[in-house]
Amino acid sequence: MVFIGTFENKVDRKGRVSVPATFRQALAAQSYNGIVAFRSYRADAIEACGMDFIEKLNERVSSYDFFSETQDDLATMIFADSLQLPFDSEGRIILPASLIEHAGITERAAFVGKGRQFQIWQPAALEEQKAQARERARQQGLTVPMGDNGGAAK
Amino acid sequence: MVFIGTFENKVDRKGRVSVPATFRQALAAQSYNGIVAFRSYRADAIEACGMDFIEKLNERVSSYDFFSETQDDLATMIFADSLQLPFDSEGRIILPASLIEHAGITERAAFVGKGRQFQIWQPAALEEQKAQARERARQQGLTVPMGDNGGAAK
DNA sequence: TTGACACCCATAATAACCCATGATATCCCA
DNA sequence: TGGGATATCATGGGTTATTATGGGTGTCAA
Repeated sequence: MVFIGTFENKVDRKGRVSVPATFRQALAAQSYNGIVAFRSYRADAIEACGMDFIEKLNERVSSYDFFSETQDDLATMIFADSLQLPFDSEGRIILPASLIEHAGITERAAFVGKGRQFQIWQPAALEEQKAQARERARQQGLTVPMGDNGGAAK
Repeated sequence: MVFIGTFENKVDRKGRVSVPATFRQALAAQSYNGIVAFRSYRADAIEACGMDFIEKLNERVSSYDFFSETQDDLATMIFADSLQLPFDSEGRIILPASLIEHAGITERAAFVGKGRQFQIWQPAALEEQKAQARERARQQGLTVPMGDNGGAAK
């Protein structure tokens, strides 16, 4: 259950987009036949994941002190504005106007795998973001700690 | 689970190449029946590994805070431009145009084992790279530290 | 009644599946 | 240990299934 790769699909006149087949397969085991989406607060993009991941997030957020502002803000961000987007019989979802707008998506949408979750972008914006991410990673010398597995970094 | 050796196979007119049988055997125990491939940063070659390696990376990346920039940048580097290439029933994969192009592969592809991962090259380019690697290793007197052996001179 | 949306069907392109071949490599047993 | 019998492998190609895409229709509710 890992989201891998970048896929660009068309948004049709009804506002439908196909979720990439590999992503749907990664979600196949889930109880809910669709995805959960919400606005990314750091980028002009849509965050998306399966229902099980939302449940996991819920556990994490709950670990903050109850009544704390952080807990409240996180909970609001993640749960209040999350949308369940069901698949139609062809594996498409309808992107609601609020999300479309936030991401600046028009006729094409780019799906990018991020491991546990994925994002939906306006294609050109995604390309730019990828370049920036690589640049930051290079400047900061980011690596993935591998512990017992030796340093694999790609 | 170690990839060893060099094998040169044909790319057929449908873009299919057989993954060497020994590599497939090394991958036999994995959850995903195929490989994960991405462009090599340092060379005009394709990097490849099994899904369990990617999942291990995913675990590591997931240890960073969710919504943190570091987490997101790492995820982008690792997952965004990777491709899942499933085996067909004969153990072949289809090399996508983007990778073919990056590696300069035409009608033949060379698979080189690199231990935990392997690479796919345009055959002539690989030969050249091998020669250079040997040359560098000799000039620098590279050795492999063995740990339990106290580094007993080679 | 006018959307919004689930549901159904159609299509072209592509990828996956299935079967066939020759060439090696491996096995087996006298 | 020779050498035929038997796998396995890389390769080729035809046929089916899947994917992304488009559009129609019915239904429920403001």
